[in-house]
Amino acid sequence: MNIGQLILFLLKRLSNSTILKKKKTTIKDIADVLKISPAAVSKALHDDSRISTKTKEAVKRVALQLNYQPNHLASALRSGKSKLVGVIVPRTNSNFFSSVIQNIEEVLNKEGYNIIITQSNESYEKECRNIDTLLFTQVDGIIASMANETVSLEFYEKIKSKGIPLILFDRGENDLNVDYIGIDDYESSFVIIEHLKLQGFKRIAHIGGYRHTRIFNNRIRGYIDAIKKHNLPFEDELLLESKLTIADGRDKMMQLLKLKNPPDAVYIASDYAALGALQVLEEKRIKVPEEIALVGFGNEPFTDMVSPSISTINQFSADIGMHAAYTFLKRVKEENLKQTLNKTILQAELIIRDSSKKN
Amino acid sequence: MNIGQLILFLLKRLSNSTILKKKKTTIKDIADVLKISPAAVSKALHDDSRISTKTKEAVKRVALQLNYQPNHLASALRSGKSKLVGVIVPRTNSNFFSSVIQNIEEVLNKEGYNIIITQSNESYEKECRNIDTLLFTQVDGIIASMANETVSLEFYEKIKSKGIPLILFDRGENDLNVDYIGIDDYESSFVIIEHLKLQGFKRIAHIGGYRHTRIFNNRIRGYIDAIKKHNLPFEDELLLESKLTIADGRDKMMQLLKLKNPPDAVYIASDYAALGALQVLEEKRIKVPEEIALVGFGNEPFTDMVSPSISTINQFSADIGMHAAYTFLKRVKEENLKQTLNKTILQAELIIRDSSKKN
DNA sequence: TTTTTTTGCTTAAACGTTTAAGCAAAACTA
DNA sequence: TAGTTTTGCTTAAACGTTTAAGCAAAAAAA
Repeated sequence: MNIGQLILFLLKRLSNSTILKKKKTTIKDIADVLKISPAAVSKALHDDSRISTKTKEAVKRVALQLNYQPNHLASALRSGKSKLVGVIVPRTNSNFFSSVIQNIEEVLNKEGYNIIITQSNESYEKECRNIDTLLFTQVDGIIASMANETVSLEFYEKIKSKGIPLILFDRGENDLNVDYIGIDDYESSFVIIEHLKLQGFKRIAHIGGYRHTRIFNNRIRGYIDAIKKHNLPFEDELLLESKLTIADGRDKMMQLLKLKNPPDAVYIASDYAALGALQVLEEKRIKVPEEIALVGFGNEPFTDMVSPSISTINQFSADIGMHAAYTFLKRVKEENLKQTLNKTILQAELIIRDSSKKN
Repeated sequence: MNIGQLILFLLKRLSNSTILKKKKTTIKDIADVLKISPAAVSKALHDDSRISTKTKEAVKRVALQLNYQPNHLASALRSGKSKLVGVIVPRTNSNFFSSVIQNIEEVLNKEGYNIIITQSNESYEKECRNIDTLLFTQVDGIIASMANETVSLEFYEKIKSKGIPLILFDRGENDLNVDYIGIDDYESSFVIIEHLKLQGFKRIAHIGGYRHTRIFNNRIRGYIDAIKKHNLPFEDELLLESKLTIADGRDKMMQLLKLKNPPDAVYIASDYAALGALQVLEEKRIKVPEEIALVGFGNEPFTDMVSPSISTINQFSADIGMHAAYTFLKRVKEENLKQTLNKTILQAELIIRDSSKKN
């Protein structure tokens, strides 16, 4: 043993000494006080029927006195259940997602679960890393809304193959065959088109998301079918696809304005893109809704803050969050039972504001 | 053994049978394949210098083949480190907090840490539950921004007493004596008042937060000192305190308008409240900034979306997040060293937009 | 009364990993 | 050459909990 090793050894001894040691209370400490076995303590704390009321009371009293906090890692390791649920969202700074998260949390907390929130920032690569992170943390389940970029389902298959419950909401995928909670996007498009027609608009464009994402595809299908059903002009140049950011909304709106025959109303599949479109119209002094009407999607708070306020679809994010949590709980509680797929489609609501009200 | 017990017993045997068992690969499986000890495998995976390159390569190859995923719970239990960091924010649906979180995550992920995000919704009670949750999950540290409601520090003391690093940002508290990252609120108020004076505004009101929160107190102090320094009128009726929600912004703005001698400029300690104030002015057809100028705080994205766009303070949320993460890492890496307190005060930046530009 | 069942605990193993301690063999050093 | 150090592993204990199995004592049933 050289001098360096000796110093290390002494340091180690020091840090193990009673002076520095902040001993945490374990089940064994309680057992020692009461002169019973740790097993009895564990059972007493879990209200096992084979432990006498007297012992249970004593255990709980001592636990309180010693400020005992159960070691979650130990029980999770032993039981194989971490009581953690992973949540993956594209981002948290949208009202929709943060509200969903809040409601998931509320429901799951009551059942003793905690949630780990991760953001993909709409990046597929980040989403994959998030999935790995969550699997590494041994979560008991994953509730996710997919990134815009995501096309390959390889990583989601990985979750399934581990036998961990996977629940998708909003941005889902049919091919995965997992539980899903969302709104009726197809129907929502119908409601919007019918509202615009009723207000007297005749040439309605749609700035949509990419078709590979189910919800955006459904909105586009709804738009097309509704347009056709009501004998409104359907033209390719009136249907655009994008990532639906504010910048995309600006770009696509400019594109529409350059048309020989521009639309008199635009239905935009995201409030953010709708905001971008509104900015362009404002800059060009085009009156909304008199010259061009706008309808967004999502009921983000700012839609009611700008002027004119933007008509939009309310997705009832709270309900989506609650349902997602309940669906997860159902999965774990009825694990052995071969369940059928839970597909929950909630009704959405059109909120009519100034941007699409002609009178 | 009665018939019920027999059935239970048989069921149990069944569920343990090889058919149903989804065996996860452990370190022992790798050891068995290579006919070495689990300890050697563990060391090989951690690139221990006492393991030969040959063995390391073999272990890593087999690990990959068997799709080995380390059990985080086991290593955390053994090492006493969960590699999880808890983050507590008032809410995630504000750009400031979500940006801070994103940067904390980025820095900590690189060091092998994962983060657990919890929201207090500005509620003291929820915040306490969050702290308990995080302690229960055995996090290695907590990075937090306090709820508006929070006055008692009891639960934060609990974190300290467990010896877990606690880092506060934005909404901090001097009394706790913990690491802190924030901006210079006092100085920011000065910059705002000086800007307004330069633009020719003469009677400047302040809608602030509650003084028991340090940052709001500093903004108020800055406001008062700047007003006095520049010989502007300082009157009690021009200084209001609130929770700074949109609704509060509306209320307080109305209150100011009712004054016999209303202000010609209002500095509001939150963009949300500033938005509410702007709405009121718009409804009353009061021109901004010609009749009344507004300055907010926080540079939320919507400040640039509304019209007129709102002047505000950019808090460099990314920097705050990164600093918070670095401070945590410093704490855990230099655990034994008696560190002095890390107080980081970053410079903020005034973004001048239409709501306060007279010309 | 004896036999069976129930009660109330104990013992010991297990979850998957890390790590201190130990030890033989190989590689240096003098 | 013998002695020392380094290399490359093994053994075994530990982290804090849960739980199957077991067992004596008490209670109930026969």
